[in-house]
Amino acid sequence: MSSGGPARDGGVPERVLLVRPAPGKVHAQPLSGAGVPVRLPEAELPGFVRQHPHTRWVWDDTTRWYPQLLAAGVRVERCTDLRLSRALLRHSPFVDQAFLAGDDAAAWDALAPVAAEDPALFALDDLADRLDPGAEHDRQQAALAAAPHRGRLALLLAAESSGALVAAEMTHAGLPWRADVHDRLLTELMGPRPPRGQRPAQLERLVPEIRGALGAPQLNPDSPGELLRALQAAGLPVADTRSWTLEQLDHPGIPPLLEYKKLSRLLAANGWAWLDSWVRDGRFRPTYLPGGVVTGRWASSGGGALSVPAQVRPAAVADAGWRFVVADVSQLEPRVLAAMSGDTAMAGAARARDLYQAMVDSGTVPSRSDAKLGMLGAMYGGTRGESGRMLPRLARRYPRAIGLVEEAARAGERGEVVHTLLGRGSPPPTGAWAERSLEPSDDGVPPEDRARDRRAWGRFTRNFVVQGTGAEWALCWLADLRNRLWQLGDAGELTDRPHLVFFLHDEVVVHTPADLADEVTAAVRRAAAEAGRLLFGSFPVDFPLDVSVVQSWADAS
DNA sequence: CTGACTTGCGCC
DNA sequence: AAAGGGCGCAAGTCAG
Repeated sequence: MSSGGPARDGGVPERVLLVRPAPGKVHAQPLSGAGVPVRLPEAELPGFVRQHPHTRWVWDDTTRWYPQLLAAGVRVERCTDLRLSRALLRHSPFVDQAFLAGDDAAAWDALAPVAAEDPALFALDDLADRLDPGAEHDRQQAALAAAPHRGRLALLLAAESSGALVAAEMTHAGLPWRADVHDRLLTELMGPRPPRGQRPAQLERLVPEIRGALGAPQLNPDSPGELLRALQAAGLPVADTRSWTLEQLDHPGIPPLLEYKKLSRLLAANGWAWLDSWVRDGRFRPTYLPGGVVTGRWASSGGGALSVPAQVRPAAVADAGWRFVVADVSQLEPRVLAAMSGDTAMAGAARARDLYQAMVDSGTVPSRSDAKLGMLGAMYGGTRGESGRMLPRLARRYPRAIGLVEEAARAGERGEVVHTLLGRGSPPPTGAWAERSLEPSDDGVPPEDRARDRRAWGRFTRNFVVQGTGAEWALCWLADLRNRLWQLGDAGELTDRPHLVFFLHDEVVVHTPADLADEVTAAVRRAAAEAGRLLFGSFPVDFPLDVSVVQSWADAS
């Protein structure tokens, strides 16, 4: 195997395409650099990949290759994920779509990631294996070469592929999770774990209290419908049963009901059943889906990794002799907006640790909460109340930044596509709204409905440009950090060295040997600075981090 | 019974 | 004049 590998003659294979020509067989085909094609049994792939540590592996889909390599103890430095790259190119307004046409275009577009527990992973007839990744790679390279802003787009493709590696690695490593700590926490709040189908003692205790106070002896408080009728029958003027609504009321039934809802939520979302389902061998292993959200944010599946409540984070505890380095970016999106719009006045505020306070100090808005509400309104499209009143002041002081989001909103309202800094395109408006929009007069839809839909899409495109570019910053941060962490350990496989165990939009958790925690902290900061340079060059904007070195995730500030 | 939808709530 | 963005998940509800 080694004698016939792409590295023969001492040359370095820069890019190697991996293909499965038949079940259990792999074809490694150099695309650039030295080397010759190699055929090998799939079982020998980990050893082969290990021998070429700096090669960029080009493959159809990271989820179809990397988990097996990680399981065999092999970490990959870089890759090109053709599935994710294609999805980006297919929606980018920078790309001439004619380059991506082909007989199997529809199959490439439909290619879905596989999950580790998915039996299809081991199926012998994965449709992906009938596609020609070499041809697809050629199409993508041609599309990229012809694109305006191809440097930005190339960075985005590299970052997205790198994110796919991080995602697989985090699922492989898992977030350290102490089931015993979690169980103790649940028991202290609601009593010991009850038999299946029964309420824990503290919840059971609250039911008669609620029923008595509302005069509804049969009430099931878990049923929103029953609960709403009972509240109304008790004379309470409510239209829904949300906690926020109930908090406004003064009635003896409300406090026990709110307590019940809080405990009930914890039990349902992160109770014992969650532990049984999602924690194995001391690790919480969600599946991350890079590019799973149209804006470029990741989605996840399995255990609700996008919302691990603060309440249960005490159970996330580093291994003995290890620490968590928890880092999050302060106010990522307004900083990204300042930089991408080239708004030097807002960037000035963004040089302060607290961007919102800086807006107060410059006399732009009266208070920090005005600044925050105003900016959130500008980025989300909320202009009701406080948020809307601040907008004119912000627009006067920060015309380029506010102008950028306003223009994105107007473009969306016109049915146009918008894009992030690196070129990720928003989806075109679809379904009823798009059709109605094109046929404005004779479809019987009231004009006010159409206008409401248009404004809703404008809010989406307004937010898309900021959220999406923020996601690009985070991807670059993650990719650079991943490489720095690998360099910090000098031996062993991924989980023997400092490694990422959690990522959520603007926050990372690194699991590291305690004696490397300070170096990890420095690496996290350097990676953030590098991400800023990659996206915004020398534009003067800072991305300050809050970094904590802790035993438990809950102890992060 | 299953499957699609709604409600409510956690996270950024 | 009025308009907050993006997710996942569990339980209840409803249609077939």
